[in-house]
Amino acid sequence: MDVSTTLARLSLAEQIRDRILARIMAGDLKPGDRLIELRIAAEMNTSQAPVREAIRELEAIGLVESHRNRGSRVRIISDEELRDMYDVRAQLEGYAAELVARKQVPIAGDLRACVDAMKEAAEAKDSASFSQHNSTFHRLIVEAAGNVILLGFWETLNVKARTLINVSRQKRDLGRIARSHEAIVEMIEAGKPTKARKAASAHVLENKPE
Amino acid sequence: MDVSTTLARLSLAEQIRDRILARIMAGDLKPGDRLIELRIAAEMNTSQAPVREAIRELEAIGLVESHRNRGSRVRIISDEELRDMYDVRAQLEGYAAELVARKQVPIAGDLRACVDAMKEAAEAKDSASFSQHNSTFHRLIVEAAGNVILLGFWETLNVKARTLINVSRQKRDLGRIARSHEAIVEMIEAGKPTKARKAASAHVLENKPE
DNA sequence: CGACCACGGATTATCGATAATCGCAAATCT
DNA sequence: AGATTTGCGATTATCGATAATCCGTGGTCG
Repeated sequence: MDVSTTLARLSLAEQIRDRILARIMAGDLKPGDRLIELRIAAEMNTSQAPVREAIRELEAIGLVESHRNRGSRVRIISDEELRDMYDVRAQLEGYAAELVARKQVPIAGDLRACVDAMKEAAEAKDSASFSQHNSTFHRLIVEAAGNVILLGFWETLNVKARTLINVSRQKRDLGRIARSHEAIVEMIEAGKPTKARKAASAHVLENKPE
Repeated sequence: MDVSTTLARLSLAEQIRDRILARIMAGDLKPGDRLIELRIAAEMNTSQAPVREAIRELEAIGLVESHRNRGSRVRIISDEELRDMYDVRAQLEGYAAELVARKQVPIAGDLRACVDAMKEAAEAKDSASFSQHNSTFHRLIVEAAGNVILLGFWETLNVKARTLINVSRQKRDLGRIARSHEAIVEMIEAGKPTKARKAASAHVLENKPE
């Protein structure tokens, strides 16, 4: 049995969703572009139904907007909305860090490993690896907080952010960013909820645009 | 032109979604019950497609869970998850109140009107009216915060909560609850962000189950 | 007796076709 | 001309039918 069979195969609709997502990330589909169901179906050699479903999923996470009987298009995310995302993320991650510090969840080791990997990636200028570990770091905290609702919201924001990041990517000092995670780890390890919250929240806001 | 034409008619899928939602609220559909697409389609004299879409929407807000090729059922929301919802809501509303107080958004008058209406409803033991005004109160704050992402998340939680509330409704002193909103208004009016946050957050947690 | 496998019923996933709706533009009215 | 109506092309929304998948059942084999 080959790997592709072992791994949970995605439904057609999910595959299509990911392909559209990839196109948005690649800048192939720009904000404002229309998503025409039958056209996409033809391009992907399928029928309208799964395409429709894929588009609805993208709509649910806010990357696409549709108007009744008038089709869908890639949402234009305003600068304001992008900033709002950072603000809310700062709240969510701040809360997560607070919980983790309060409950003394033992994840400091894993977090430090992430930070180290980020530092390495920064030196090697491997931005893919960097953002991978960066994302893992934050996910670890939010998962460790043990609140499924929180995790769900955070993931929604994360997908959106990851998708949009290529659009508005800025040149940054990766090494500095890597180090800016350390304060969070320290406060979590020290079991200081309020300070952990502030550190995590501030960290997110550091990267807020504008 | 009659009213039903003037009002934005809902698509079939949306109508079906609302009907299923209503059934869940009414306790007609209980957590764990299967949602069989073709059966529902037959009951509602439509085809499978819009039913499927409706179910997917309910899945997106977390009221329904589906497994690939194995159908959907009304999600069983554990007590833990319900508590998680309150915790996150406390964070979101706390943040909203903080923003409103900081930005000195002039909504104290509207808020007081809501509180008064709640008090009246409490005296009249009109719980429908009470929860209507209660919901409006909270919505006013979250809207006034001016963060669309925050509002979106809050609304998701609100729909879920409203749907579930009938399942686990408790007898409460409506008059006391009405008055417990006053501290929030005062702190907002006084322009004290930190205290407004705490008041709003604590208010939500007061109703947290268990 | 327990592991295995083919078959059937139930249901979902997908398809191809049709109906309904929208925006636009030409045609018509005033 | 300006406003209103009608018709058209494009696209979405819905339908009915088919294909694919899952689960349990009963039979088979070791």
